Amino acid sequence: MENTEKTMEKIVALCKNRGFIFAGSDIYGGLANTWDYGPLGARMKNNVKDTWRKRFIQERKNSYEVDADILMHPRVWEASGHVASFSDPLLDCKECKTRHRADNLINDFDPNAHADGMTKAEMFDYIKAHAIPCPKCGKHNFTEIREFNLMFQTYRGVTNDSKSIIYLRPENAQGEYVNFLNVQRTMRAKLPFSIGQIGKAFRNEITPGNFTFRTIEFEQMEFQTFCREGSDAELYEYFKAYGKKYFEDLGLAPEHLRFHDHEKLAHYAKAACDIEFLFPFGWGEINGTHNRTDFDLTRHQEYSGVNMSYLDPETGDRFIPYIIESTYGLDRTVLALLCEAYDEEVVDPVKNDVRVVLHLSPIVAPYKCAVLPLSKKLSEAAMPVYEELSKAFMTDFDETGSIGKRYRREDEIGTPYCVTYDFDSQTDGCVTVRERDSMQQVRLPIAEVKDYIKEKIVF
RNA sequence: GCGGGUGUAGUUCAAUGGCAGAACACCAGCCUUCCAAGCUGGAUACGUGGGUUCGAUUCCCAUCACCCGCUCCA
Repeated sequence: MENTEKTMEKIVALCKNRGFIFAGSDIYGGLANTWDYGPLGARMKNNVKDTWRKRFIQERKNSYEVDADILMHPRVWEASGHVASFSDPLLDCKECKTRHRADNLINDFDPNAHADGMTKAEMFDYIKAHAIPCPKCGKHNFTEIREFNLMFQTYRGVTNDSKSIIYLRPENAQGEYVNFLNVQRTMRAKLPFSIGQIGKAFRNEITPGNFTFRTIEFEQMEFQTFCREGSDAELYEYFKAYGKKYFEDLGLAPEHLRFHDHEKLAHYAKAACDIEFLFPFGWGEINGTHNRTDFDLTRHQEYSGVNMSYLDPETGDRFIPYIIESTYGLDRTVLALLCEAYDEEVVDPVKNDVRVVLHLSPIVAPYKCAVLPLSKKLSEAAMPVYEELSKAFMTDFDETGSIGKRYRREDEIGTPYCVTYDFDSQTDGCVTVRERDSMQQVRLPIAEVKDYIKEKIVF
């Protein structure tokens, strides 16, 4: 009997074999925690982006999309707090080889020591002077403290002097914040309004992998809502629910989704909640909603010298808006959809015949349909059907192997409909449309197939 | 980044200090004509770089990647 358990190993193998996701820089042996999307993965990713744009920009009044640069003025990251707090002082125990954060060691040893205010050297001296033991093995034999900055750095210009350091953005939100005034003015926007953005961010993390779940370069779909203090709590709850509904509409099962409130908050946040999905490796964050208060705009006002306040035209008062941030991990959403959809069906227990099916929603499936001539002799006659359908949506064409084998191939990549052109098609002008999940077939006039499938891909 | 393990076709696995083999998958042809595995043929691999050796996929070193554990993930 085959083991039909859903594992990351199988999903990674399918992604690699069928052109969804490849190892980054594959021919050079790969580069850790980088992944390249193949033809089907890129299609899927774009489909997810399209649905997000529809839900968050198109269907929402007072929502505006921007496309800010990845490279931003270094002062942005000082204002945001990332330069100061986006790095950890780490040291290793030479005895038991475990790694610890120096500030945590000190704070656990003496909560009144205020390790947060210490320099690297001061922390090292403090640990040495008090002979703080390793929490794991109890011995005192540490390496030096090393600073691990999570922001990627590069240099502007040709010289590598420290004055020209610029960072690859570790989050996209600042691109929306620095454009708050531009968008407000040009769109004549009134509070509350939102700025959304889809784009890449970079974090130089030591990662444990889990495929594309945690990577050093990743794409996020972000939504920042600017509002008056006092309406922030309601909007925070609203966007948590709105986000969960979005994931359900994409095809993630409600029982595989849950909210997870943060107890430990980031330097900017008043409240934070994740939406988590049950991956084969456990629950993992796919969305984060944060109440960032007026922290960011206040800081930008302070660092840039530009007045970031909003003049309420009705009341006439001026204030710095609160921000509710809701961030959707694009790569994680695609991974969640793949994990949710992956299935192995035992077609015939006697023959050990197992069918691998991706039960993807037609909305996110890379191909909406595949045109399959029943025999190679029909390829030429079936080609116009392919040409017509591919004007409306992504369509595959496969003439190789038996018809059953081709159905299996399409099942494996999540194609919801197979259009089979047979010997009767030439005379009756009809084709057989086979549905992936049910394996049911209907016979339709060729001219009606396009609308039949189009109806199923409305989001 | 630390400790341990593993690297041979797309995948799963063999063998070998002296021409690297199979199954599945893939491609072509035949057969078939609506749900994989029939026949014939074909392409494709020793992660990378050094070293030892007459000769290295095999032994040694380094490096890269993957897996497990730790750490990290404001």
